[in-house]
Amino acid sequence: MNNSQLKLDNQICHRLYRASNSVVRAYRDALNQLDLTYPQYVVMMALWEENRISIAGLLNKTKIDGGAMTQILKKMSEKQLLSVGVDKKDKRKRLVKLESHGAQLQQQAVHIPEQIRCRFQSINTQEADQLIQLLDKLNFDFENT
Amino acid sequence: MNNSQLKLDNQICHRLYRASNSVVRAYRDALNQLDLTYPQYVVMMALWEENRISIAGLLNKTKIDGGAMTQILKKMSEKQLLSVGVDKKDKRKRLVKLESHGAQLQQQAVHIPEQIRCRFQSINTQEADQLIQLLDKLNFDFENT
DNA sequence: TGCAAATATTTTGCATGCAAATTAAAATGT
DNA sequence: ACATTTTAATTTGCATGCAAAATATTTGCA
Repeated sequence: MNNSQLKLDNQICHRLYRASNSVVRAYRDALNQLDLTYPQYVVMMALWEENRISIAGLLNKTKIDGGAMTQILKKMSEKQLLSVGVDKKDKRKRLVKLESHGAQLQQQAVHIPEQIRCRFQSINTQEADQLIQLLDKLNFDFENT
Repeated sequence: MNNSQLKLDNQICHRLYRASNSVVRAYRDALNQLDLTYPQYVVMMALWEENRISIAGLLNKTKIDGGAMTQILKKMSEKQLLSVGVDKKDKRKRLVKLESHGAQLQQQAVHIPEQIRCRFQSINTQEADQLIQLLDKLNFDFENT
């Protein structure tokens, strides 16, 4: 019995698993300097784009797990990067906003994307665009899993 | 200041992060029926391809974290899927081999790949091949991180 | 108005991913 | 042969990812 579909070499998922872990790992040195983990960096990027956002909004934007987000925000507010307050209009909701330290950090983060992009030695600009389009299709298909 | 590179929408890494998590999550229902997690399933696939493999070989093939692998193998041997023995030629090494339950499980797993492939609604065969090639290039670039 | 259903977030328990430290055994150099 | 170095795995501590249960509010509807 030759179940070629069950071979690791034939699986997109395992490639994604490896790629995601590898690339996140590649951020390590740069993020260590900012005292951020990758998910924390994602939260910062979301806030730099849109300050004073609800937790639900943050979850939607970052696709980070809800249970993890609670812990992540707790650690980040302890580091004075942001603060979390209650929404006066709807007390179920909480609003996340940047603190000065968190806002300043953006300047140190500006050069991170290009540092990572440099590591994509085998992929040219056109291929990177292709990859982005394919991943967008894939993310669309699995959006509600 | 408009740091467009720092926007989540412009990042390959965040797309990979989302895609990897989503697709792994999509395996859940199928893998629950086999009482396997995704990494455990990856180990099973590696063993179905090559039985009696060293832990180092398994790590190399699966790219799973070494520390996690110890725990994963422990749980899997408790479930009688495999067993781990010492290599007589080199007592540092340990050899992992399938137990009958683990070998039998392959038949129940045969249809999982196509179940997942069906979920890739927006991507045709040619695009899937393209995606595989791009991810291979990317994994090559980050192989030694 | 009052209560069940829906929403937003947190909590809990388990399974990794990851880096650094540790242990055990084999390979190397002198 | 012996000490040093290297290799193979495990252990430890921390940060998520994830599902399910629990909380606190709001909404909706009879």
